Amino acid sequence: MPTPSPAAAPDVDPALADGVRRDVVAWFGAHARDLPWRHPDRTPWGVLVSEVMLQQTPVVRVEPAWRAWTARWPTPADLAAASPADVLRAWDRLGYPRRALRLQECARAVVERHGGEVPSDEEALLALPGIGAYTAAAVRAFAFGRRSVVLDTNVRRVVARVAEGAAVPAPALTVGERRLAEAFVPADDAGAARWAAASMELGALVCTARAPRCEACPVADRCAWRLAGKPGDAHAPRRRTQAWAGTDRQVRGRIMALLREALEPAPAEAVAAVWPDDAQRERCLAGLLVDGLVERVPGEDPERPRYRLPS
DNA sequence: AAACCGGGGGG
DNA sequence: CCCCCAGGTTT
Repeated sequence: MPTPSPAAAPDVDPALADGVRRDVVAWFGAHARDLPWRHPDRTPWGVLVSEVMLQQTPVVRVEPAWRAWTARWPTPADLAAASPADVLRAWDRLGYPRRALRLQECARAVVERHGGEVPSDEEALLALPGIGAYTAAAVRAFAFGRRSVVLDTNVRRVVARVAEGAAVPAPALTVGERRLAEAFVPADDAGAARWAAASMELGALVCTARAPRCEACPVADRCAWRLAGKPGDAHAPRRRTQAWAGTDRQVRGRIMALLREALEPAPAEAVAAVWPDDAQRERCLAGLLVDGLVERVPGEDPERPRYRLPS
């Protein structure tokens, strides 16, 4: 029988996992932030939009953008029918504008494949543009209250500390780590969804990467990392953060900012004004055209092209 | 497995 | 001022 045992050897004492789960969920009941995508009147699509926005953007900047976005385009069909230029302007400075384009592609896929209703099936979610393993699990749990293993960087850090005694999780997600994380997920839908929300919130508010507030942690007395004296990062070669100044990302950001604000298609001189290095600027502009984030406007004079957000 | 993709706030 | 945050897609 190739059927894997659902009760495979646990890496963590089930009683410990159960206690941690209970106390973290209780803490969440008292300290959960009042976020609009957690309100009872939110829709599955609203939850999906919030998750995509939160993929690389902090809550404080997502919240106002989410309110405006969902008021303007309440359903997938609404977003599917919008102009990409409007979508990119509404995305404004949330970062990584390709995410905005993918979100619209996602809306169109939801309309075409699922009759305009966000699917609750994990496979169907995973097949949507811009939806990876984390977001599929999160939408399933937070929009539909269904069981899934939600493993974002916050949950990974909480599990690494409380169960493994490590300051930070491994650089890449391993099968062992996933199995360990699953030991904390209750078998029932509602319990699993609560654990997902509670463990993420603990990682975001208390068990933070840099300055954890252990004095406010509901499981500090059982945390393997704290009991070990909070040892430093075991994964020696600390991953270097991506450079920013002078990179293509910065140049692309400047061109996009120019075109978001432009009322008319921008002439090449206006684009040239945002970055002095001709070769780099042209390379970035070409990349934006390939990505579908910028459109070249055919003018009377082929020597003087103009550029705008895609219509 | 590693590189690419923005933008802002905290220490 | 430097440092940090973070998931999906592409190669």
